[in-house]
Amino acid sequence: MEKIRTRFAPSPTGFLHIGNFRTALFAYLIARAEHGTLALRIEDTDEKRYVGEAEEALFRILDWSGLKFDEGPGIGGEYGPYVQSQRQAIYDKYRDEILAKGGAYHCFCSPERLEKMRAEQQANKQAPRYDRHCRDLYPEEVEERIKAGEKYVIRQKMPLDGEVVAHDELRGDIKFQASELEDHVLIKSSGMPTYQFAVVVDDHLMEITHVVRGEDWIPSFPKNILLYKSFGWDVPKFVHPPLILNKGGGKLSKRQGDVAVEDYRDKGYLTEALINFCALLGWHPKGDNEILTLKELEETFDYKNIGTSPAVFDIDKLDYFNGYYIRQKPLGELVELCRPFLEKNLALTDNPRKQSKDFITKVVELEQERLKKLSEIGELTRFFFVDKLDAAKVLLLLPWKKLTAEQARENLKLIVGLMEKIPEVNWTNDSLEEGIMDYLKKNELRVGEYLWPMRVALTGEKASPGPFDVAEVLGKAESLERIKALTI
RNA sequence: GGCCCGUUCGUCUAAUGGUCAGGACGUAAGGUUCUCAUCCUUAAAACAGGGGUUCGAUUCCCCUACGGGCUACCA
Repeated sequence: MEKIRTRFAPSPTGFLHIGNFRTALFAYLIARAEHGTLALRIEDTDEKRYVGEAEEALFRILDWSGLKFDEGPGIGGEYGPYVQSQRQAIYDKYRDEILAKGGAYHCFCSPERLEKMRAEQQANKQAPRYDRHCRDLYPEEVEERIKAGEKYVIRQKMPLDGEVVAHDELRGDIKFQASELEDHVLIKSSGMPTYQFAVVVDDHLMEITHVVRGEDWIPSFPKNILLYKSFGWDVPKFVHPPLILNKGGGKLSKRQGDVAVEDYRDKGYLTEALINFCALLGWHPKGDNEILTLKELEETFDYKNIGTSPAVFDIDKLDYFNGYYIRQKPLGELVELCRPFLEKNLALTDNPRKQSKDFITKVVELEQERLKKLSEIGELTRFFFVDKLDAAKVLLLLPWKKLTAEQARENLKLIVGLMEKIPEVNWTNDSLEEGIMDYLKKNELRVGEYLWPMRVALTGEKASPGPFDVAEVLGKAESLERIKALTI
């Protein structure tokens, strides 16, 4: 069987679009599922758009994502260079070849003429399309004008009639009328290739067997096929995953919020969650289990199961996956992941104990099952780090059901008494719970009327981990101090 | 406008020429020694519409509607 080779070919725009990331994931999975090869290729032929640092940023976020490439810039491989701006000599060679084979022609039309042409076409309600003005120039004329220094582009010569059948692995045959196809530009006047030319040449030269790219490329699909044929090359398989839509149903774009993988990383989403979630956007596993790690995906992925209808990006489900993977994280790793989000809290205190790894670990442990995003850890654990709670806020939260603030404060006195009996060395969640719960039950007291004020006194929050957990982490001295502040 | 792609619960999606149309997220209700969260149980929730083909269509075909994409010397 033919060995599968796929590639991910982003252009460095400064950030990694989540849709592109999903495409990369699919390309990765298609290769891995068959023990094939995945290459990374940088498509930087757009001089206007090129941003120097964008490439570095791309490598960084790709690295974060956990997707590993077998070939690419900085990785190596036998099909390099993997950056299109370094392949100019190759494009020059194939430009000459396609010209010689009659699959393309020189076009000397000025941008002004093209613009005027389009305006007229639109005024006449025609489809704006190059009028093939230069398609049939005599070779002598072409040569002369080139010699004279006229600027020109190279355009692809489309058949005038007939049908082009493009086979998509997901959708089957897609038919296009050749007459609908435009003689689009292959080589710009700068000499650099357009995407349409570079992809075909590169995918062929790099021996890509499965071209994976978004559905938005289907309109140019027949042109690509024609180019392969003009060169006399075999056409690889094409897989066009459906687009990812925003909540409103439109294409996911920068304006509607977070489309960059970097944004999700910065908000505290885990790569595991992002990968699992994105894989399920348009693809589904065989069974009912939707929780799948990259490794499991590699084992079960079958691109034939990729759907064809666009998928709406549902942040709630992403959050669910993220919470799930956060809960699964070994505590040590989670602490490191949370650290950047804890900086502000750490700055709230001078207490070295509260800045210790031990303390931070305990704090994170208590919030682990409550976290949906790592970024929430700061707000959620702030009360642990402050030296004094906001007294007014605590007082406001003290009443519980029919219990008044006054009664709550009375109840707290009892709690203080019980807490004081527990020796420092035995100051744990378990012994606190034992000491307090046993007493409350024995005396048939309402648990909530004691635990609610206790927890509020310790945290100043209406939602938080349980009072015994918090007390243990805070330590005997500070716990008593916080509660006594209300009983005086 | 033209060309192309698509249409199953709110969302991601299964299944099938004859099923109570399944799962997940979300939502609602309940349970789990205070809150939140976790976990568990239960519930509501879908085959876009119209024609065919067929004994029978959600499933196959056609049309319509709706949604989306493309329409650059951008990718």
